[in-house]
Amino acid sequence: MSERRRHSWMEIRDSIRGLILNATYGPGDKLPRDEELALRFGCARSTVHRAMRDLAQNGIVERRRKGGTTVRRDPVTRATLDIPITRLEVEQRGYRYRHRLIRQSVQDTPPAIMANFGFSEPRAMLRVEALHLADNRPYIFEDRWISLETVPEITSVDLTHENANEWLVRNRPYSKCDLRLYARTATAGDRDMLQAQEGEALFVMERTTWIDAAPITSLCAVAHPGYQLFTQG
Amino acid sequence: MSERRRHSWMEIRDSIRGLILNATYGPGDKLPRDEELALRFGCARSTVHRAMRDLAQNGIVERRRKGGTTVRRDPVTRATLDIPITRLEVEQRGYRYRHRLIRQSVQDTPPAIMANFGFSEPRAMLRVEALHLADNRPYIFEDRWISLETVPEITSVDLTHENANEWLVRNRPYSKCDLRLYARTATAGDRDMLQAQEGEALFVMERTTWIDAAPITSLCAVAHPGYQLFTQG
DNA sequence: TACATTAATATGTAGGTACATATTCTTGTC
DNA sequence: GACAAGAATATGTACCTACATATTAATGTA
Repeated sequence: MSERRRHSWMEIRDSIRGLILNATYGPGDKLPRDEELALRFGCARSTVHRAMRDLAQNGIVERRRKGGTTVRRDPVTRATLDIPITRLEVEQRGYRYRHRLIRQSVQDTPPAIMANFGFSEPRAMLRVEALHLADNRPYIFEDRWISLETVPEITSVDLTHENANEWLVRNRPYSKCDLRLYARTATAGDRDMLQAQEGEALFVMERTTWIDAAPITSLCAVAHPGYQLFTQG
Repeated sequence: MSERRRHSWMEIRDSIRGLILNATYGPGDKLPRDEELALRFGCARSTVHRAMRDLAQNGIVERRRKGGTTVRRDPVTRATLDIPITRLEVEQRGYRYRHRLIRQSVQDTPPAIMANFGFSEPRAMLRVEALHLADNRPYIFEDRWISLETVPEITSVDLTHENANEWLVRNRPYSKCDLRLYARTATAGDRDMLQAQEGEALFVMERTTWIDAAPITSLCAVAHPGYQLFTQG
C-alpha cells in the first residue's frame, strides 16, 4: 500500500498555485518550507524546488534563503518580449530587407545616452545612424552609440554593408540589457527619414546593453508609423 | 591529481556561451550532447543540463529530445516585462492613487476585441471603461471587455470602488496572456479623458488573457502623455 | 540596551542513478 | 521507392544524498 505514484513538477506547481488561488495562502503569506510541502504532496524536495523555481520565475512567489517562500504581495503581468534582429523581422513578414547607413562619427555622448549608461561624464563613442527598410519603405530608424573601449574593432567594420545591429549581436552578446518603450510625436526629421507625417505617433524602443559592467551600446530605435510589438505567453 | 573541483552551472553556462561566442559553434550548429560536454568540462550531466536550460530559456540555444542542442540561428533580445497593477505603479512613484469608473455595460464585442480573442462571431461581454489617476491627474485610461461566461461573478462586483484590474488579477489569474504595444495619436476623446493635447503621441498596451482556453478579459490601456515602460535584465 | 558573534535553518546547487519521452534513424515489407 | 514498424538515442524528469550559502534568530558581552 501507500502506492507512491510519481508526481511531475508541473503537477506540484499547479497544486501550489492552487493553494494560492483558493486563498489558502494569500499575498504576503509565508508558504511551508519545501521539505514540508514535499512530505505533504508525497514527492521529493527537488520536485518541489523545481516547481517553486518556476513559480518564482513567473512572479507568483518570492524565495529567499532561510527567509522561506512568500506569496508575492503585488501580482504582475509578466511577459517575455523577443525583439528579433530587424532583418529577420522584416524578412519574416515577407518583405525584402535593405539597410542604409546614414551617418557615422565619433562624438561625445549627450546627456540622454549618459543617463542610459549611468555615466557622470561625457565619453567619446561611435555614433551610428542607420535606416532599416522593408521593400524599400522605411521600417525602423536607429540612432546608436557604441563604446569604443568595449568594442574597439567596430571602427574597422564597414557599416555600409554590415549592419551594426547584427554585427554587435553576433560579436558582442550582452549580459545585461535595459529596455525603455514609449511613444513620441514625429518631428520634421522623422518626416523625411520614416516618411511619417509630422505630428504622427511613433513607437520608440531604447535599448542599452552591457557585458558585465562594461558598456556595449545604447540605441534609440524609432519604428515606422503603425508598428506594433506583440508577444504571446 | 586530477583534482576535480566543483563547477557551478553558471560557470558551465558561461563556458558553453564562450564556445558560441568565439565561433567554435556558429548559428545553426549542433552542440555535443550533454554527456559529452559533462565529460569535457569535468562535471555531472545534470550540471550541463542546468546550464543548457538557462541558455535555452534565454534564447541562445534550442534543445529537442533526440534532436540534440543547436545554436539558435536567429539571435533575439529577450526581455521580461513586468507590468504591475496600476495602483502599485502609481503608489511606487509616490503619487496618491485614485480610480474612477466611467462606464459599464453589457455589449457585443467589436471586431478588434473579437480578433484579440480569436472569435469569429460577436459575443456579449461586460465592457468597463475606467480611469486610473495619480494625484488626481489622469494616468491610464482602460477600456476593458470581460467574459461573462468565464467570469460570471463580475456582474455582482461594485466596480466603482473595487477596480476591475485588481479584482481580476486577484480572482482570475490567467494561464495565457497576449500583449500588444504600440503608439497612437490622441483623439478628441483622449483630450478630455487623459488631458492630452489633440495629436499628441500616446502609448497603448493591449492585453488579452485566458485561463486555459477560456477567455477572461481583453483590455486596451492608453497611458498619459510621457508614459514609459521600462525593464532591466 | 546596543552590538558583535555564533548557531540554526530554508533555499540553492552538485553529483549520481534510473527511467520517461520524444524524435530520428534503421530496417522490413510491399 | 514508399511507407510503416521498431530500434536507437539525446534530452527531460524524479528521487536521493551531501554540502554550500545566505539570512535570520539566539546568544553573549560591554
